[in-house]
Amino acid sequence: MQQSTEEKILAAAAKVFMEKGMAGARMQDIADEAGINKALLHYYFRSKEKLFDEIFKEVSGQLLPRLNQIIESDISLFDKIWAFCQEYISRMVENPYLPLFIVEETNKQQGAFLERHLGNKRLRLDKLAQQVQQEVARGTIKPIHPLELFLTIISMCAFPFLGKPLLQHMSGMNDDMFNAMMEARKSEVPKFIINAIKK
Amino acid sequence: MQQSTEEKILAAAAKVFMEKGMAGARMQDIADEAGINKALLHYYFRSKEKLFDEIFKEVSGQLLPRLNQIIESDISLFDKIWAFCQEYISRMVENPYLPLFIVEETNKQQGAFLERHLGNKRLRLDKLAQQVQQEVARGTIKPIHPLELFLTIISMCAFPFLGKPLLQHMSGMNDDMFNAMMEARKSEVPKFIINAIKK
DNA sequence: GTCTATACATGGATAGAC
DNA sequence: GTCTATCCATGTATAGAC
Repeated sequence: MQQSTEEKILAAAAKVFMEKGMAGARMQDIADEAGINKALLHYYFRSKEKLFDEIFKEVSGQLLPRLNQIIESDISLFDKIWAFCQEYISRMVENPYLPLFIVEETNKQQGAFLERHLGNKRLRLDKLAQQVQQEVARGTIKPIHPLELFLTIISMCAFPFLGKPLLQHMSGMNDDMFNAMMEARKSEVPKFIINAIKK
Repeated sequence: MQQSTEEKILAAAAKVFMEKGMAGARMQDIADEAGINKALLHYYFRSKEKLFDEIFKEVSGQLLPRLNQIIESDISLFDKIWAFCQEYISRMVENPYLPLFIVEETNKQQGAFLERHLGNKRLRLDKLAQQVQQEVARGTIKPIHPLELFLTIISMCAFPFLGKPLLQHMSGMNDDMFNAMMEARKSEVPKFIINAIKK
């Protein structure tokens, strides 16, 4: 193991917060998961909110850089769409709670929450936007607003994880079938999008 | 007003549960919103869980029939995609909390929750699937699994509401701009999808 | 640092008067 | 039906021994 108490707490908190959300998570759950008691949680992190902030910062801080790296790279627009879908879906398959966690907390937390956590760490779409405009001017793709394209890409990649229970209920697919579908979507989604925008 | 106490409670509960979710909602919040006290909530509905179930049943029971009506209608596949996006996005603009509410609770509630509430009320995709296969056979659209097509449609319609806070943070758009974008997406989404699948 | 015990507040639920 | 008062369990947080 060789894991410090602080690390154990952070790992346990990440698991519990991601499964149950800030409102549904109990400090007792986290203590149990970490194999310690509640008092020790407050010793390391003063309050539930502080602990939650730590987890949210860590989680969002891991995801965004990887996506930025792709979005800002020098590859062609189509390759970029392809790489983004691959990377995004792969991350979510590894951690299926992530999309709901991010979506739920960004919607529920109050006021300046996003500013506090992501203030400097927003996705940098400038380069992507530039490429889109270039390709439009060159006549290789139909006119489209870069932000709309980005929204569509992320919608197709992320939503299936959010709608998974409903989808499974509707179609009777089990977890293996779902994962197989998402594996296929790593290439189906970019193909679909490129078909939609190319001239 | 002319609203019975039970109706006031249901309206208040719907508002509070949709904003805060089952875990985050407080009976006190609902009582305040309804202008009554907690005891009366328990008089009408025995427990928080029963009240929640009532709301979830009502909400999901209103949405699905409207969507089924479109999905099972006799119009052409392309018209159907068009009508579905129009109707779905319109519903969500009216009630922006709905997507998160459904997604959150279907993910968080335990075990047979979906069976209990939607057991008989699932979306009926048979007709849509038939049409897709016909068009594929006819050579008018590229081969695509009907369920995948449906998943893509609903992803593009629903996700923007879920990712709204992140999107606004990233792009600096305000609520009016967001609503204008969704208004435009009522036609942009079906156009995009049809472009992607048509031969 | 880690534990047990406990304080203090909140939330769901009930009792009983009106 | 509707209210006030209250019970009881749970949840966050702290005190203090080791």
